[in-house]
Amino acid sequence: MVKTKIKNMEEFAQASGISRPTISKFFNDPSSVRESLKTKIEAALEKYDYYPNFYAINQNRQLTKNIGIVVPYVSDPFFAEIARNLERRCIDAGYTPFLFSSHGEQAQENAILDTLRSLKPAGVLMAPLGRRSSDKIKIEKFCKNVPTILFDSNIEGLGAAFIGSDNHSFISQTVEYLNSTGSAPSFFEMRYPANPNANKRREAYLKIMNDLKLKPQVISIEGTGWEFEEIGRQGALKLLRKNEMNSNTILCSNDRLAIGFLSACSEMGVKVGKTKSCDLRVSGCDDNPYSRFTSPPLTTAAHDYHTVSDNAALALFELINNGGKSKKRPETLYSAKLILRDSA
Amino acid sequence: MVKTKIKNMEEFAQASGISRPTISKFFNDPSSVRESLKTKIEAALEKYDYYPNFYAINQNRQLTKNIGIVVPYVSDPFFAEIARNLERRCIDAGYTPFLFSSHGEQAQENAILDTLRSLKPAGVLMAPLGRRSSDKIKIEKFCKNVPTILFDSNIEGLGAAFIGSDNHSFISQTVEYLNSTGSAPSFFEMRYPANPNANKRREAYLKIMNDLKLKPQVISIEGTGWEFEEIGRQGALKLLRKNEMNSNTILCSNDRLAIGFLSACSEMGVKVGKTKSCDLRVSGCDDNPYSRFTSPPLTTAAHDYHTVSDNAALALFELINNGGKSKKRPETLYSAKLILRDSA
DNA sequence: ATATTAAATTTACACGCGTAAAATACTTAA
DNA sequence: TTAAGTATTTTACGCGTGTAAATTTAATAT
Repeated sequence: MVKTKIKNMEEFAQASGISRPTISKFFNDPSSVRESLKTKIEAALEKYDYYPNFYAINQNRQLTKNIGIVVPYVSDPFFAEIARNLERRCIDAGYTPFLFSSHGEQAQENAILDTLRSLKPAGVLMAPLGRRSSDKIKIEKFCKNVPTILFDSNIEGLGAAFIGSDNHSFISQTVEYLNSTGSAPSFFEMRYPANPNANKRREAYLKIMNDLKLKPQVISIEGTGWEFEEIGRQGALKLLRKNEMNSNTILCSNDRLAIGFLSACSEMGVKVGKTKSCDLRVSGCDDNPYSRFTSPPLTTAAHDYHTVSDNAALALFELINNGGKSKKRPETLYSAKLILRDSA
Repeated sequence: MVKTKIKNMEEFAQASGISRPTISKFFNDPSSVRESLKTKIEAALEKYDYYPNFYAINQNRQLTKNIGIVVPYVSDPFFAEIARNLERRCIDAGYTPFLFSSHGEQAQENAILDTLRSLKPAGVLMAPLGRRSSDKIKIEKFCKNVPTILFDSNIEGLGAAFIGSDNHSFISQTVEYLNSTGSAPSFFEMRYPANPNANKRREAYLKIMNDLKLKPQVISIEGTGWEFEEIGRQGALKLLRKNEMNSNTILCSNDRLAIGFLSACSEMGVKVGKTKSCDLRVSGCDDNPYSRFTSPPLTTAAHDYHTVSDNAALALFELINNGGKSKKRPETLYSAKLILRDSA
């Protein structure tokens, strides 16, 4: 059956024998029209080929049904998974998510903010790159105009709320576990990390080690960009060759570095695990989707992806329902769940 | 410095002392106005706080500068990486990419098509789920209205072009290599694969084995959804326990299954590699970003991510420049590059 | 300096829908 | 049946920009 092509809502209204304002109301909220008309409109939609014009709709709506999602790097499995979860929540709540990746670049993040501002979204869920302070001004200004919830990486005072993970708990649980089952870990990180959580994790490591009256060792490796596995691998190769570790236990700042570390160990014939015959214990942070498939499977501190996604989305929906205004700026931090696998 | 807030282009035109149509022309293409005015406008943009309204702009443009990118599942590292590359190309070419993930669901893919139709993009780059034939009708209709290039997974006759990989070359190169360096492989796949390329790969495997006058063995494992690693791991565990393989060499339909397979081997104490002391050789398909970090690193047939992305994007740009019309429907298939690592 | 050409301005309309106000039709309950 | 209340229709305007046509201004060539 070839459906009759319909140009606009006016034509569709005439074809279906219903007034245009009612059709408009229907598209805004199908339950806002009488049941009899609803079925009539739905029947007409089956019959005719009409798609409302996205631009015309949103130009005049005081509040669009679009939600912006911004992640620093879409190819990072952690952010891909978070983005996937957030999109689901938005869709299920009747919003249309628009996913943007900053590609690890400040300029791109700024461009996205401009695009988003222009998109007049009902709200935005944003994981900022959060490196330079000059960006803070841009984001600050953006948050004043658009209801925004920050997640993953906090920027003091910006947005209506922050949902993230308690980096301290990630590190403390892991260090305590490692220390009680063997030697305390050295901390393996990028010297210039792409993600600001890395700094909090280092600080947490130093604090815990100090609390436990243990001597910390921070191993900072070179490398920039978002290819963390390769950076971790190169760093680990160097480290293993020089043999400069104070400990036979390594805590990596994140799982992607750990995956690279494990790869280097495998290459160098270093046996990783917690049994006696092993040379090294390696653990990570994040519970990256790939961490359970490494060899040996990676012991790590897990984000609760679902809880973080759910609550970030819910916080945004609430913010939207309150007209984008909020008194407080709650910061919700979720604790890690230690996932014991075979690597440590 | 607090910039003066500007409501619309009219106000901005007055504030900067330039006529509105010229401002409009500038935003459309900055190089289309005289240098002196260009600098004047740019100076005004610095001074005043004006952002063109996305909806008003696109409502009247005959051709928007938006490009839709649709992938089946954004958390799949292959698609995440392809999406990242495609976004880059679009941005560099002056377009605004809008990335959508079908979340592995046909209903979602259909919803995206509706959203996209409504977004009136200049063009769309789409990797379809491509399972059911009923969807074909929806996509077919969409392609008639929107300039669309298909990639990764072909649907006969749809879209203005198809850019993908030559599944046959992926399999043939690998089988020939494996056969010449050891025993010919058994083929490890999902019984009901989420991605249609899997079927082509099985067919290619059967053909090559036949050509080489070898006895094929297809091992089809259960499991649905997009958690391929876990499906591969479970399937491999069963397989290894039953010990039903005809060969000590395994060719996995894709790297994600292979990663799961390697994980199972590690768990079962099966030593994977090509040296004499190893029990099994395992190889994959795709060169997933994680494949070089497995233990042992995975031998696989690689997509050329950059070439595929570049050419899909270029094909779309050309299509757009030709007014969305094309005579032929070229199908470009790129051959695999065999990546020899330690797993096989 | 004048003619020619290119660019900018003025004016005006269009795009497709949201939305408000007033008038009308329908539904529901007494 | 009637009145009250609710939903729908009619009418009309506004949103912020693209874009076309005619006119004016500026740049370039002669």
